[in-house]
Amino acid sequence: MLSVAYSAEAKQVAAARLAPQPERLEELFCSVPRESFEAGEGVFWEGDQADHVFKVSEGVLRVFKIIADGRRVITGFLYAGDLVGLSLKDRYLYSAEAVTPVRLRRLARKPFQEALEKWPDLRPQFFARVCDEMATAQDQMVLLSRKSAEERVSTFLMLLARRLHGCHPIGRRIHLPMSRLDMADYLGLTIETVSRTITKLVSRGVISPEGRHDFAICKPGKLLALCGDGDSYEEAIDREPKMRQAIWPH
Amino acid sequence: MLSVAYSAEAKQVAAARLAPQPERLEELFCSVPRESFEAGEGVFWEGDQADHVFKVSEGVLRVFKIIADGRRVITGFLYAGDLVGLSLKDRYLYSAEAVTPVRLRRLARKPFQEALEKWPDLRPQFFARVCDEMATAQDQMVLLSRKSAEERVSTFLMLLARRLHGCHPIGRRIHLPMSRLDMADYLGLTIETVSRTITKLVSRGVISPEGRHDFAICKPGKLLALCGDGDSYEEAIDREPKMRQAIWPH
DNA sequence: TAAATTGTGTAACAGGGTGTAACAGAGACT
DNA sequence: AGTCTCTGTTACACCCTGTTACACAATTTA
Repeated sequence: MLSVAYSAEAKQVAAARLAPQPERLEELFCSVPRESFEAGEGVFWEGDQADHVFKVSEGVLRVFKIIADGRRVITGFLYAGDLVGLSLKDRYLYSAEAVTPVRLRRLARKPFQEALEKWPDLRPQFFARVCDEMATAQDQMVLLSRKSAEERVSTFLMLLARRLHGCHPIGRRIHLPMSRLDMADYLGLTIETVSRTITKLVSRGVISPEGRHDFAICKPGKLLALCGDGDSYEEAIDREPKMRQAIWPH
Repeated sequence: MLSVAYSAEAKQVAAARLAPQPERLEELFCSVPRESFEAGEGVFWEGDQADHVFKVSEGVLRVFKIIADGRRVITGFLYAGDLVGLSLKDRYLYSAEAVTPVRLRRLARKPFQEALEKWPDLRPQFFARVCDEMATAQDQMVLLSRKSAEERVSTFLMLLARRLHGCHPIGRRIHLPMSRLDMADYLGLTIETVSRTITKLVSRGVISPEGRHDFAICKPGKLLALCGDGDSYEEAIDREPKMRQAIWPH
């Protein structure tokens, strides 16, 4: 069994080396067969030797950390096209599990790094991915640090709406593949609060349920305003005064 | 004035190019003169064109984001030796201000990137820095998402204790250069809660105040336990039951 | 020196979110 | 169809944290 794994890896390295120069980072993963994971199955665990990077080709993944008394924090959900395991030292920083049935391609760290050495054009792409991850993490810190339950849920819905429909003309329908518990652990809330908040949004006519995991966005503008990001200043001042007074650094 | 800036930049580029191969990333900054900032002064702002990377050589910096109604989130404090502005696209993700009087060296993005291209040995160092930043961000997400006020403050104190005294034999004295408001905006709390929590830690004899910005750690073990990280499982089970039941993923 | 300003500590109160529980709905299985 | 299991919803009391208010200390200004 060991030898099989070994030769498979050697083959991967060879394939990555011999392949013509790829234009896009994703192409590195093309030569590798896809693996399948059932919903709930683990892909790797925090603290594992970080031997591989992954590309999700189908389904949704959750990455999370757990502290000793069982509290869980989901640091992100990953969709088709996303790369996993980029920013790490020798051990994974978090665990990864399939939310839905998942298909992904796995590439050993070594050929991945060699490819980056060999083809400089890939490096900016790689760096951009890592930076996106960082930007996302910081937005999440803002959400967890200073947003109310309603703002958190709204932000989450808006995020999915944008992700599913390529940004601009925000998609009117969203699908939530994950459970309420997953949402709660991502948003730093409890399932009950998530549930209550969704109910509130529904009763206000901002969204409308179409089954448990699907919603239609009835009032995208209202939902955007509820996110608390306040892209425009006008948006911010004519909202009802919230629980916290403005604190400007001086 | 423009021409002066121009020639200074050109000089920088030349210096970086001509310098002998540096062994360490920090050495790239040696050729640049140091700039000084007063306490409270801004270094750059979120959304600015990200033209430079910085190395702190003295003092403490805070990096933060602000959402439109004035809520502020401090995403990190940076000390001497830290690099700022590494993980970014073309615009800064956050603002940076001096907490104390600060001296830092500024390097234009272009020569920095060229150095990374030219000397491959620097790339792993650079990547390690970015990954550290990412790891720190994720720990912060855990703190903001699932930790109580007491755990947050304890974690913060422990962080500073480790930072000041190179990790292992945890320093017995810590200095907090930032205001309570800074701490609050970093920990996702209010100044009153920070104040209350510190008072509680003092009254329990875990720490003892030595002026407003200095503390002695009287019971490092206790403080570590209060962090809620539970490095050991034993540590976790014999703590008094906390407000939240264990939630294990299944 | 006194007054104003800034930062911090303390206390009382209130509110948003949580913990617990019971209930409802949607499959899965016999 | 009926039962079981799992997930999600709703209700209510409670509690941690936020809000508000005031007092105090350190520093700056007049």
